[in-house]
Amino acid sequence: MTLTELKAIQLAELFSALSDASRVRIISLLLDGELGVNALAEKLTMTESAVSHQLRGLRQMRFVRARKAGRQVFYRLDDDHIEKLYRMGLEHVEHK
Amino acid sequence: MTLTELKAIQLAELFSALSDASRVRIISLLLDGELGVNALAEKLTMTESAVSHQLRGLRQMRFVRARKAGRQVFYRLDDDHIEKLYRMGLEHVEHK
DNA sequence: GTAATATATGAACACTTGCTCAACTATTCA
DNA sequence: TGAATAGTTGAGCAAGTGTTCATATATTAC
Repeated sequence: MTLTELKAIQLAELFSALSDASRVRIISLLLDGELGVNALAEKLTMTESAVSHQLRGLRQMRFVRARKAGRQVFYRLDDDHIEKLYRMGLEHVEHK
Repeated sequence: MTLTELKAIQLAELFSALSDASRVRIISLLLDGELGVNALAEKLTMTESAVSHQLRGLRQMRFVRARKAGRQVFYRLDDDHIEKLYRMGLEHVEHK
C-alpha cells in the first residue's frame, strides 16, 4: 500500500488534531452535545482564550462546527468520523 | 463522557504517533509486511538515522516491533489496532 | 450613547519535535 | 586481526506548538 506524500500529510494532519490532551478533552466534552466557550473553559479549567485558540484549529480541520446565538458561540462535533476515531483510540488505550 | 486527565494524555500520545507524515508513511509501508531500516530509508528517501529515530518512538509506543537478523533489524507493526486506526483515518481523508 | 459580557485574535515566549551530523555498537567477512 | 555493513544514539538546531496576556470585535442591557 503505497501512499502519496499528499495523503500522508493529510493523514498526519488529521491525527494531529487529536494529538493534544486539551483537544482530546474538548472532543470528549462535545461528545455529549454542544457547549459554549465559557462552559468548555470552566470544565477544562483553561482560560477562554486558550480554549478559543484550540477551537479555531478544530474548526479549520472541520472537527467542530460553531453556532452563534447572541453573544455566545456553541460548538459541537461536525462529523461522526471524529467520534469513531476517538472511541477507537480510547479502546486501544484502555485495553493495554 | 468525562475523561480523566491521564486518559486524555494517553489518547493524545496515541494519536501523536500518527501525527507526522514520515511516521504515517512508515506505518503504511509496514502494512505490507516487515522491512529493514535500510529498505525503509530508501523507500522513504530519508536517511537511516532519521528513520531510526522515528522507529524508536514507534517502538516505545508499541506501534512496531523489531526482529534482529544478523546485522539487520526488521520492523513490523506490533498490533492490528494501529492498522484499524490508520485505515479509519485514511477513509476520513479520502471521503472529503 | 456607555458599560458589561462572550468570544476572537495577534504577539511573545517556553517548550517540543524532527531532522542532520558525527560518533558509536554490533555483526559479518576476509 | 581489520574493514565493511546495518543500525543506534546524542548533541545541536530550525521550525512548530500551546499557552498567556493584552487588545479587538460583536452583542446585549441600560
